[in-house]
Amino acid sequence: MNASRTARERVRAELIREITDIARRHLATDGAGGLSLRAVARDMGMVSSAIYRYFPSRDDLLTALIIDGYNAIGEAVEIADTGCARDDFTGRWLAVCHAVRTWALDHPHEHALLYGSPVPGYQAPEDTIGPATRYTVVYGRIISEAHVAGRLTPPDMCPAPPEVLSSDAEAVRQVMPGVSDDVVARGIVAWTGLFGMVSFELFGQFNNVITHRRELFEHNMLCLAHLIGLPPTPGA
Amino acid sequence: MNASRTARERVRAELIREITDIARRHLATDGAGGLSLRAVARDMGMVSSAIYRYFPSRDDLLTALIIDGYNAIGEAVEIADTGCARDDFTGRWLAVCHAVRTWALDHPHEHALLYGSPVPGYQAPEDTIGPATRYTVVYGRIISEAHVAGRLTPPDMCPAPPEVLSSDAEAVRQVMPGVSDDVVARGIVAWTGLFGMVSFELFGQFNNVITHRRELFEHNMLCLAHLIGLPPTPGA
DNA sequence: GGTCGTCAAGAGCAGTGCTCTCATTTTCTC
DNA sequence: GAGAAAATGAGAGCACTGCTCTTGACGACC
Repeated sequence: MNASRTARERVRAELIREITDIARRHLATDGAGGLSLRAVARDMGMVSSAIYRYFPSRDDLLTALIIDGYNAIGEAVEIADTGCARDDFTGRWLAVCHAVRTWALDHPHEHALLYGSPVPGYQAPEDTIGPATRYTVVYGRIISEAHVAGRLTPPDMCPAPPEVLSSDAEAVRQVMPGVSDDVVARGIVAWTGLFGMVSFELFGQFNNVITHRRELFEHNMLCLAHLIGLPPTPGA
Repeated sequence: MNASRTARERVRAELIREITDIARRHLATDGAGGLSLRAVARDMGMVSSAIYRYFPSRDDLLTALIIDGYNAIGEAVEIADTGCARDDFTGRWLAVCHAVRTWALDHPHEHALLYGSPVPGYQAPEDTIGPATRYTVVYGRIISEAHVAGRLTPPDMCPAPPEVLSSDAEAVRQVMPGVSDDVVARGIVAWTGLFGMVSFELFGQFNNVITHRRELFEHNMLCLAHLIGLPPTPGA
């Protein structure tokens, strides 16, 4: 019967969820390198070998956590964006930036897993690509919608990007339709600036130097918003 | 006798150097997490416990590698800077950027060790602070000298940084004397943008999207140079 | 009712960081 | 120069890791 089969599959799905939950807890305390299948099994009252029925290897468990992480940050960014007035493009950009930073500060080890050095020997499988780009859709949409609304006025200070970059810009336009190569390049500057700032704060490069980190972050993200060409004030 | 004492100390120093060299080779192939004291000992024809006479723990060996890495990147940056005409501030900035990127691409695991996620359980000791800031001196000097030469003209696009950041700016001015809070903030934007860009390229965030990475990097760094206010052309 | 797939359990392998003891060698001191 | 002291290398051992293999039990399906 199909119902009984799903009964078994349901307990299996439940166990998988429980394993990833416990693994995430371990990740939060010990970091990616300290994630131990045996420890997770102990917490579940299982013998270590039984875990391998659900995750064939440690890397597979890591992959599951990575996908969850990308989705979590994607969701946080989506919520932050939808909480703003649609025509407040700079406000939306700042909200997204703060969402990324707050999530990173709340889940430092998960952020490190997603955006820090790759775990040695671990090769990210293709399953992670989709969730990894989830938040970039929001990011690109803000810039794209500002462009469509005629509210994107990049200051005249950068030279035009070289011709050779136009094919790459075309790829980026999949999440940022309609904008020029120049805006794409500026968008990447802001994008890498955002994550550079968060990673520096998280990985300790600001230690003993920067104390008002939230204020500096906000100011710098505002500066990057203006670099892209987002308007200083919402509305007309 | 003093000479005989140095005899023993000399072989000790030689062994320490050999250990770090082999460890660096392992680091280059297996990454920080895969660095094994036993494997290093095997390569040296030693028994594993003997290594502990020279490095009390794996973390101490990592610390030595980190210090070496910071010094290596600092030296690379210094060489890149001194290869430029002193009044070509934008050229010096670009040279430094390329030096950072090239070193990172040549030593990906070492870059990850320095600027990626912290190794789990590893706490950077104070010995690393000095070497860690070595390259920032070069970085700050470029901006500072451009300012003194009256060739720093930041485009009017960012709001003034909030008052609360002035104490942090004061700290940064230790390596960037004379410049305003606004320039300090812009300098941090460019600084984090540089490392964000390099880390994204190195950690695979550009996979399947950006192909002309050197060109994009050069263009974006030029864009950041103009954000700081570095002049478009050298000389007057 | 019999068969087959799924599962938990346990033993075991090869590897890790690290500690301890013991013998040897080198250095320092009287 | 003889003896004490320090430094060094070797080996065994502990507790831990990821992972594999085998065994026996349970549940689902024909």
